[in-house]
Amino acid sequence: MQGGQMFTKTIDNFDIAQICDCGQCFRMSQRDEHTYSVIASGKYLEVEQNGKEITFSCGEEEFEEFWKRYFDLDRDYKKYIEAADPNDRYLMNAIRFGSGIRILYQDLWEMMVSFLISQQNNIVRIRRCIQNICERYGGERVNFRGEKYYTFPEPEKLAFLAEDELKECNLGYRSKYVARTARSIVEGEIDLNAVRQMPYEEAKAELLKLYGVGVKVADCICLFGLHHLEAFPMDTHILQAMEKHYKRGFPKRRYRGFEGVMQQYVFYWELRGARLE
DNA sequence: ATACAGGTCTTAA
DNA sequence: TTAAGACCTGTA
Repeated sequence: MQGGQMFTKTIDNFDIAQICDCGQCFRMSQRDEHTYSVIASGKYLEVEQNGKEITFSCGEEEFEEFWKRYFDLDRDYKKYIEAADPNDRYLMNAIRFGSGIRILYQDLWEMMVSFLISQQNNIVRIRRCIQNICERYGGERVNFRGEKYYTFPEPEKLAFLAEDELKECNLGYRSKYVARTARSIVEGEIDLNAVRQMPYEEAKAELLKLYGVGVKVADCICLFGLHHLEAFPMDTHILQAMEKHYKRGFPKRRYRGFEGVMQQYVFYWELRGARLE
């Protein structure tokens, strides 16, 4: 990684490959063996990892201003990991597999769209859908390498589309969910800044009013767009894990306040690890 | 081929 | 209140 500014830090419980691959961010991708790129809030960043040494393609100021929070670096994930029940072999294994995961601070509106698209869909296509939306409706920028990249469009850019117009971006039947949600925001039916101030349950209830947002998608938005770590999205993978390993229910009480972090370890294990066994 | 992907909405008992 | 069915589209 050369050409622009760089800032290196030593970080525990951070694995950029796992973060990229765990299905919470659809705008991160691998560039080469140790380097990943991500687009967030209009910014472009590359991250290179060698062991605990992480190099960011930005200056210290931008790092402190934005990326430190984005990657949730002020939070001690070791604390969550150590809270895991040592007798819970399944969870211990899942955590070992994904111990470098972090819950990113992503943009609320972008998460609303991303997880509306995610329903009954696969990750490869979700990424493609979002890329299509950004290329067609987002802003064109140039990174420090001179390459083009596209920012995520504001709600206003999508609010005036016909309900099926986003099918051209390959959204399928989800097109109207995104179009109507954009409209709800622009017309003031839902106030994103107000939602940002709400506690988890209240924010979830507000999101559930949106067309196309059910319980699972609302929880994903809460977890990834609002950083409510108590949100515990129940999807097919988690349901499978519950049936196999937690017939009496997941011990949420033990992990009160950070259930969502545990959910991510289980989800990532079911998504990428379990089939390797 | 047919089922399934980080579900939700609609309709009918 | 619950339970089928429909829904875009690509991949295995």
